[in-house]
Amino acid sequence: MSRPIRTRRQATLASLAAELGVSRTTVSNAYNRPDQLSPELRRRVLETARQLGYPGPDPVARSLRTRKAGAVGLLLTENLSYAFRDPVALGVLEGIALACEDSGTGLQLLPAGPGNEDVSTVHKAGVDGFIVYSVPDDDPHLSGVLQRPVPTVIIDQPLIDGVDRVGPDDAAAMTAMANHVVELGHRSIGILCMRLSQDRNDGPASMLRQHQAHYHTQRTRLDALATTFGNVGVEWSTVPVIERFDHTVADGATAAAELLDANPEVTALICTSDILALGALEEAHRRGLRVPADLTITGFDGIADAQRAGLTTVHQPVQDKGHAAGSLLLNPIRKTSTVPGSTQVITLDTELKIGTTSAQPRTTEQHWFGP
Amino acid sequence: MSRPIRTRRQATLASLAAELGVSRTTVSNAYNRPDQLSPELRRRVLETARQLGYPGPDPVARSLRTRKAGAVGLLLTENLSYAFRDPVALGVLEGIALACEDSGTGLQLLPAGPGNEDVSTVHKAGVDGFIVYSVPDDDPHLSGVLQRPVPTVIIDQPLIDGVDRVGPDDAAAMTAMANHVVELGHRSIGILCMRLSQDRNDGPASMLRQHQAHYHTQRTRLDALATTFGNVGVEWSTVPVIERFDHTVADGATAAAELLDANPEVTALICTSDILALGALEEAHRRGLRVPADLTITGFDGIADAQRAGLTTVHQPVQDKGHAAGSLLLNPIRKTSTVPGSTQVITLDTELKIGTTSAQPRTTEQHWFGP
DNA sequence: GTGAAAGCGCTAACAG
DNA sequence: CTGTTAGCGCTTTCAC
Repeated sequence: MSRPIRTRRQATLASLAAELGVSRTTVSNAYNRPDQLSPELRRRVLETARQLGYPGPDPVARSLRTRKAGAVGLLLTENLSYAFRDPVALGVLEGIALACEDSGTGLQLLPAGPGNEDVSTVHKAGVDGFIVYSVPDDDPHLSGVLQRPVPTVIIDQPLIDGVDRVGPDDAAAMTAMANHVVELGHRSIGILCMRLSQDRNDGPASMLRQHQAHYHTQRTRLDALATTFGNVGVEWSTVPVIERFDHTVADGATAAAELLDANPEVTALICTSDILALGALEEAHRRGLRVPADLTITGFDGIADAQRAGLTTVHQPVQDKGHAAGSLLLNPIRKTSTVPGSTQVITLDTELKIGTTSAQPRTTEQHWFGP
Repeated sequence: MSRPIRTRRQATLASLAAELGVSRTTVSNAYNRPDQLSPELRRRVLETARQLGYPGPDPVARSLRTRKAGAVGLLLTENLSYAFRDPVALGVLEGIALACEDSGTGLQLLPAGPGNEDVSTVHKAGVDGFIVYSVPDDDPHLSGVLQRPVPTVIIDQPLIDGVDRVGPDDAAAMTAMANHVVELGHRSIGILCMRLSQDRNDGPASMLRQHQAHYHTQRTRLDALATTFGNVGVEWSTVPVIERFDHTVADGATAAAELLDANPEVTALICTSDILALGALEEAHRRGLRVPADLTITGFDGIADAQRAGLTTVHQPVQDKGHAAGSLLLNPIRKTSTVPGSTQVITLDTELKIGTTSAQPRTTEQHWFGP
C-alpha cells in the first residue's frame, strides 16, 4: 500500500476548482450535494481530486462554516486509568459511546485529569456539546464547560439551571437500602464512602465534610442514610463514616479494617459503592467474621462482581445512564433554546437487590416494649 | 448555579472589540498573549467578555486559523462494547489516553463500527492525526484515514509506506512459543485463532483463508506457527485451525470443543489469544482432561486473567503499546515531512511466559533413532 | 446545472 | 502596547 506524497502544498477546494475551470460551488456540490450537478461532471471532479491528492473538504473549515463539529466532548475529571478500570465508569462510557456511534458522532475524551488546572483544553475543544460525568461540582473544568454556548448533559450531578441531567434517584435508592438494613434490626452501623472532595482524606469524614462534599452522589447517598437512620433514633454524629480517596477493592478493605478496629460493635457496614463493599467483604473474611451472620455488608451500583459475590446492593443501569445522556445530547427535541427553563431530566430506575450479605444482627437487639 | 441566558446572538471576538472600542487583535491577545497588553486593559477585556457572556475565542475558528485541532482521532473498527470489554483493547486504549493526557490533547473516538460503511465520519473528523488500531487492512475507513493529510500511527498493522507503526514482533513472539511447544515434544497440535476477516467464519479456517487473512496479527501469528512446525516436519495442511469471529472466553471454549471433537489425538492447543486459551482451559476441565498432563494449552497477550490462571503465554505490554503510539503521534521529531521515507517504527518487547499449562505430551512420542 | 459574492470567527505578520 | 491588513478553506443564498 502506498500513499500520495504530501510535500507539496495541500490542494484545496479552491485550487481544485481552478484546476478544473469550474467554480468552488461546483466542487463543493460534488462532495455535499451530488444531485446538484451532472454525474459526468461530478465524476470528473472526484477523479481530478484523486489525482491531485485532494482529500475532500477540510473538516475544520467546514465546521466553521456549518457550525457543526460532528463530535461531543466528554468531561471526566479523573485519571483515565480510573475511567478505564472502574466497572461503573466503564459502563457509563460504553453507553455514551454507543449513543455516539448510533448517530455517527465522534466522542472526544477531554484531557482534564485531576491536577490539570488548565481549563483551556475545555475552551479549545471543537465540539457540539458536552457530557459531564463524575466531576465535583466545584471543578473549574465544569464551569468552563458551562460557559461554552453548546448544549450540555450532566450525569449524576445535581440540577444546574439550563443543563440537562441524567441519573438515578440516589436519595430514594439509598433510602431503600437504609430501610432494608433498619428493618433487619441494625442500629449500630458504619459507613464506607468514596471521595467526597478533591482534597485527599483517607479516614473518618466529619459531619462538616459530609455536608460540604463536592461529589453530589456521595453527598446524596450519605444524606439519605443520615435521614433514614435518624428517623429510627440513630444519632448520625455517632455513626462512623470512613472515606477513601481512591476507589479500589483494596481501599475498601483498609477502610473496613479501620472502621472495625475503632468500632467493633458495628453490626452492619453500608458502603456507597460495590467496590468498597467487595473490599469490606474481603476484610471481614480475613478477620474470620461470617457474613452476614456476624456482619451485614451492603454495596451500591450492582456491578457484575457484586452480583457474583451475592452482595446486597442497589443496582443502577450504568450503560443505560450513559446511553441516555448521549441520546439526550445528540437527538434531543433540540428546541431552539428559546425556552430557557425547559431543562430535560431523565431519572433512571434502580433496584434494591437483596443478596446473601445482609441479615439480622448477631445479637438481635430488637427494641421490645415491656420486660 | 446559574448560567447566562443565550437567547441573544452569541458575542464574538469582533463584537467584543467593538464594544470595547479596541481592535480585534487586542482582544485576541487578551486571551492568547497576556504579555502583549497592559494588565489593566486585559482585565477590562476579560471583564467585559464576562458581562457579554463571551466564552472566549471559538475553538473551531481558531483551529481553522492555526491549523491545529488539539485532538487526535482513534480509528477502531470494532463495536465499542468490544473495545471497552476486551482487556487487551482496553489496555491499548488506556495507554493512548494517557499519552493524550500528557500532552493535553483530546482523544476522539471515531464512530466506525463494523457495518458502518459510511467513511464520511473519518473525513469529517477535525483532528491533527490518527491512531489506527485493530482494523483489517482492507477496511475502507483505514484508506479514508490514509488519505487525510495528517500524521497517522498504526498499531499492530503491517508497515504502510509513510505511516508510523507500533507493535510487537508478532512473528518472533509466536515463533518462540512454537519452539517451546516443539521442544516439549508436541507434534500433534491444534490451533484456535481469532477473526481472520470481516466475514464471519466460525469453524475451520482453510489454508487459503489463513493466507488471505485481513487481520495482520492473526495472519502473522499463524504464519509463524506454520513455519516453525513445518521445520520439524509437521505438515501444516493437516493441522486443524479453528476460527472464531467473536472474542470471548465462551467462544474459546466452543472452539476448543469443536477442535477436540474432530481431532482427539491433539496433544497441544495453541491459541492466538489468551481469551481463547482461557476458554479452551474451561473446555478441557469440562472434559476431565488434565492440563498440562493430558493437554497443553497456550495463549497470547499476557492479560491479567491469564497470569492468574498460570497460562503459558506470550506477554506483550499493551498499555505501553498504546502509549508509544500516542507519543509517536503527539510529540514526534515532527520532521517537516521533508523526508518522505523516514517512517518511524517502534517494536515492543514480548516475553514468553511459561506457566503451568504446558508440558510434554501424554504419551511422550519422542523420535528415537534406533530400536 | 453553474457561478459570484459574502462571510463563518479567528490569528498572524507587520507597522505604527 | 495597539491597530491594520489578509486571509485559513469552506458553504450558501441568490442570480444566471
